[in-house]
Amino acid sequence: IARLAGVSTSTVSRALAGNPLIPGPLREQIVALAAAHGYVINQSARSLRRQKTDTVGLVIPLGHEAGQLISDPFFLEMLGRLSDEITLRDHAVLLHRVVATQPGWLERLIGAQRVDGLLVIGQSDQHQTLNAVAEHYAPLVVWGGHLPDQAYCTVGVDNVGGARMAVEHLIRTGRRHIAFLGVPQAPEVALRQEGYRRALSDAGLSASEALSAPAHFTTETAYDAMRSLIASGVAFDGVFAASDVIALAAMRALKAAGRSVPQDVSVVGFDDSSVARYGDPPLTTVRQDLETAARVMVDLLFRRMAGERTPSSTLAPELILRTSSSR
Amino acid sequence: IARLAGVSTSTVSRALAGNPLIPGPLREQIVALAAAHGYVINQSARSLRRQKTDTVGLVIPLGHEAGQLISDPFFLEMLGRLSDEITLRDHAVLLHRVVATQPGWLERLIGAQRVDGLLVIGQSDQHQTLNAVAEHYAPLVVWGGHLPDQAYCTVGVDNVGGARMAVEHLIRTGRRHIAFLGVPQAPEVALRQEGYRRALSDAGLSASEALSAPAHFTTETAYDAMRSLIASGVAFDGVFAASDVIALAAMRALKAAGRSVPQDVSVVGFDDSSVARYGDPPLTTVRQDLETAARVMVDLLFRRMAGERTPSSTLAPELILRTSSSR
DNA sequence: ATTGAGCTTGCAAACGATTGCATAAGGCTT
DNA sequence: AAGCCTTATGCAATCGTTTGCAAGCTCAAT
Repeated sequence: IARLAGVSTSTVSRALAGNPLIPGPLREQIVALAAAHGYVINQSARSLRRQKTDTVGLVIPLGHEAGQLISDPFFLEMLGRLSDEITLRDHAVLLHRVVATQPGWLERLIGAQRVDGLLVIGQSDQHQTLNAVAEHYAPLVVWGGHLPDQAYCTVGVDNVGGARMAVEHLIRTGRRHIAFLGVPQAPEVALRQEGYRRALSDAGLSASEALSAPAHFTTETAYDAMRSLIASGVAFDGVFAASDVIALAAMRALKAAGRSVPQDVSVVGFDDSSVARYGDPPLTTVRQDLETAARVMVDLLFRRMAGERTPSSTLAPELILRTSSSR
Repeated sequence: IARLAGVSTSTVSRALAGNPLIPGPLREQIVALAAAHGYVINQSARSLRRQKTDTVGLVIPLGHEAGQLISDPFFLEMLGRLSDEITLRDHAVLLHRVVATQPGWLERLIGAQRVDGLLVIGQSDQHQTLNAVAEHYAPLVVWGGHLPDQAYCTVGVDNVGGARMAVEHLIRTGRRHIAFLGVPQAPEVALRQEGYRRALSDAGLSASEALSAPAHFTTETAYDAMRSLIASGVAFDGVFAASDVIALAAMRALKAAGRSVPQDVSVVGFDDSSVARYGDPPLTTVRQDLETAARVMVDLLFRRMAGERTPSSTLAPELILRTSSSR
């Protein structure tokens, strides 16, 4: 290697590490020489020796949406903001889309020692797995819902509270028969459904089973779910969807069935992702501040990587009023 | 390590690698033991020894959009499909968002030897850099426009042809004053603008400079660009946007200014990303088949990693007619 | 019984960095 | 001039695998 500088590898290593043991002039000379020869430290060797990879794993578990391509803008924004935060801390990002969820996938990810910490976006249906792993693996932060028996560290918005805000808004504007769109396998969705139920029962309204339709985070299933709900003949004048993508698809289905939004049916989504503003009509939704979320997640992760035991964090949601719901 | 099996590390290594030198029964026994003890091969050491990382780098250069968060659904879909293809081939994905584009970023990425190959999504304004690196680094495939003097391997849609289809469609439906929205720093956009110009001149129409407005791939700049074009007082009855996101923002700006789409102004986008269908009105656009694109890119990359010298590949675009342009 | 072929397995040398320890060189003090 | 402290540098071990080579073993053929 670069011992054309006339010194030993130790000296070069120290110089490139900015070690103050090496006198300034020599250090600069070595750095310049390395740059001139296009020398770059081999990361595999470095990681092996240091037992640190300076890499964070970003995991998107696809347990309950197996085989489906994620096309939710929520993910892109989350991904982008997280990787920005990680890059800012001079770490690399290893992306994992865990599709076929065989048992032991998380353990294998950790065991390979390619990453110093793990960020999991969404619990999917892997709550048990996460709990089990958290027992002996600390540098793990999960985006998702806060569950009563959870042993791992989560960051997430108050899903129950956010859902309540949405549904209470619908009730306040005179809606009485409110449908829910989403699949409760994912804890976040289950919590949103819980908030939906509570808001209804607090208002003395009933949450009929017939008013819940299973819609995944994809346009297609959401559209179909809305359509079959319409076809079922149940009367409703409001829809609370578990995500903006679902809400937008639902609005299309409603329009196709000749119902106008918000006159006939008010629709409220969740996320306030970029598409919400451009809906037809623009979508009333529950905002999750992903900029803050990403910062908090990465911050907690790095503190955990440093050995600290951090608690979970819950962020406050905010209701954004647009025209898909009548005032 | 797992030499509790009573054998040497060599034997264990070979057994786990499925080496036929090790007799079947013993091999299975060792594999079972490793699984039981949760033993996983250390990837750093493995990479160091094999001089292969089984990892592909996914690069998103942000040269001309510095500091902006990418929120274009095009990227998410591309990202998802590429990582699916890569995962399918048992490789990991290292994600790089190259924000501040200091010189030498690509060289450093390659030099660190953390990846066996590189996939670059979009040339941005880094054409020269890519060309220089391609001289001595083969496993590199770039998504983007095909340029005359390029030394690297690209996969991309025929941007000129796609743009022509779009603009010819506008002309065919009676539009005469057609505006272009996009920043030509990115070669893909420049090529689309080129197609736009050619379609106009072929039809005997002029491509006035006043009809081009610089819009980046973000909603905000696109909205502003459209607004200032309207404010400038230039007359136009058609808009060809360099992306769907730009087109959607433009439609919002038009609506805000009291112009109806498609009655007053026809709008055509590019990408056919998921949001195009849900525009108000649904957006006529030029479709890029990202499923095929991703497969081709990854296929070419793996062939290049295997030493083959592959040529670039151009995919055929398709015009998708929706209601944002009159028939 | 000797020999060679074939099979199984272990030794030890890499891979390319980092780092504790030791040593060499220089400068001071006395 | 001798001893000691400080500063600068190199030696060599180490991280956890993979793999060429060689050694040990079994078995059958001569």
